[in-house]
Amino acid sequence: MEAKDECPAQGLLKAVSGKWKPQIFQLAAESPVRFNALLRQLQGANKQSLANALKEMEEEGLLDKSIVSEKPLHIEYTLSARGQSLIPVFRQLEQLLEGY
Amino acid sequence: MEAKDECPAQGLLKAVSGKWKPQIFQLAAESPVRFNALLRQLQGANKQSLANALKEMEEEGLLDKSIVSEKPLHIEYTLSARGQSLIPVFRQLEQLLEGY
DNA sequence: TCAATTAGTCAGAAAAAGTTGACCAGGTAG
DNA sequence: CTACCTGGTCAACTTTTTCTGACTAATTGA
Repeated sequence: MEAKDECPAQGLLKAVSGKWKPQIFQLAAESPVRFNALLRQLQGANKQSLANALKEMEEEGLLDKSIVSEKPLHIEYTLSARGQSLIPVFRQLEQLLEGY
Repeated sequence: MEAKDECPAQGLLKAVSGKWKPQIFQLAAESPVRFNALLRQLQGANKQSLANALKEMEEEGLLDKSIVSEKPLHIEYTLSARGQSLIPVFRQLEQLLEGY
């Protein structure tokens, strides 16, 4: 509603929050991911939600979308530099969880 | 809907995500916070949302609620040990944002 | 006594997020 | 020609989250 960006971390936080984004992030951190492959890996996810999640993560600059080949259509999503810089944050989060 | 806790970070992530929780977290990290004081600081927030946010953060073990005094009713929310352990994660997040 | 503060709750409405199933276009494999 | 793969889009629906306004109950200060 408002444009008040009181908390600068909110955009970034939003780009890794939600039902599927954390998992997408973690999978993309391992290796490049593809649309239909993700759909199979994320049990219960649907095309639309996945498409939205990927778009938002791309817009927030966490993922890079690249066309690997056009003849057999092959698109890959990889973590951008900005996305990779988030990996240690996630690792820290995981370590915290182990303590509890 | 499902109980599948595929991503263990999701609960924690949820406890600091949403419209008001990141700000509440940051304010509580500075000093103990009070219900009505927060309501004034968080421009545009409403009682209900604030009450929900505080309850969820408390349930996730990030905030401790304590009654400072009963005669003039005075309740304080402070970061728990678990909550404090999240501070470096937020700091890392902020540093990332400065680079962009 | 009247007004304001404390910290909330409750029901209902509105907005945002997530799901469903149909559909599309191009390529490939039989 | 048929069927399945690629990577999506679209409209409509359900679920979750957030907001609104009324209301409670006790305490303080004038």
